[in-house]
Amino acid sequence: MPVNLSKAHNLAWRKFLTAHVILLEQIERDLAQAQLPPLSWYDVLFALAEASESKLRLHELAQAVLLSRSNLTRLVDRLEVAGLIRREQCPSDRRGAFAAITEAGQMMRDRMWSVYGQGIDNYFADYLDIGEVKFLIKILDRMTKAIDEAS
Amino acid sequence: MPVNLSKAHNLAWRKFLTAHVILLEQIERDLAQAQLPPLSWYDVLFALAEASESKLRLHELAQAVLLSRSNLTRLVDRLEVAGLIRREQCPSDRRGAFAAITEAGQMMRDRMWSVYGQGIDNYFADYLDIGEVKFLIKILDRMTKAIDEAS
DNA sequence: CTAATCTAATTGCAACTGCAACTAGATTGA
DNA sequence: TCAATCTAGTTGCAGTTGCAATTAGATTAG
Repeated sequence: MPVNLSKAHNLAWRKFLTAHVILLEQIERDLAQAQLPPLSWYDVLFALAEASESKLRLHELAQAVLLSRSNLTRLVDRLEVAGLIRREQCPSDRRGAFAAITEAGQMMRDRMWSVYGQGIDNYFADYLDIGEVKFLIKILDRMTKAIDEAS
Repeated sequence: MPVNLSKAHNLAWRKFLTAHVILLEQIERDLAQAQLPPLSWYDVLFALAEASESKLRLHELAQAVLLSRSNLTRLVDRLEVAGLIRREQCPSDRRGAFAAITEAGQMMRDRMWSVYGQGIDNYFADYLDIGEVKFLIKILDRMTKAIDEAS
């Protein structure tokens, strides 16, 4: 089966991967330098803070942060040990657990956001005017929707 | 320090991260299903095949695949054990080593490309016309260049 | 010349990941 | 009702990563 990518499409793909690595490494460095935990912690804190009642079932959280369940279990373990979230029993399903963000978690989320948001600005948003942003959203949506629907 | 991202910029950033996860997971699944090694192996094989004389010093290779040195050492170990590349002594610097792609490595690269290239087509390139591709390349370049220059 | 410094690659270790197996509770249908 | 199936979450394990320390060879300045 021959593959008929244009050179330009191919190049765009490689730049997509490269940009992702470069931007994330830079942001992780910024967080580490500010003595803050890694980005994955922020994703959890963000998802929980957004959720109604500031809590989510673990499988919903896994979905929200695009992590496999087993990884989520252990990520949640770490955040719980750090006191940033707490597990709660689900009353209607005795297998189930909620993760709920704590006060300390809220504070950590804010602290991380001041670094992370700054990073998004400096390394990403500053290079895009509003028209470009909308365009980017449109094409990224197309791709993810297509895969979602296929599976 | 307040962060003044527009909602849209913020959304674009999250979609960028999401798209990356979704696309890469799908491609890795496709490779695994075809009994092929992970994408990181392809990156090495690709970089070596492109290089003059089909070989690179390890630090150049690390640079090319955007991997830390220690990780590269072990990635190269695995590929060497699999017979896809081979280490060669550098004559001019006795600390140095080359990684060179083997015949088997060339064949593996081709086999992987038939799956990988297909994936890039199906999940990425098919959703972009040539104008969009050029636009994407332009903005991704802007971002990575900016970080490179800063460091 | 040679001591201090730098660079290439590797190693040890602790943390993190993915996958498959497992436990426990819910759901379904004959 | 109760066995078969499904879903939620966890755990074991092997493989991978990142970081710091290490080894060995190159480079530089006095």
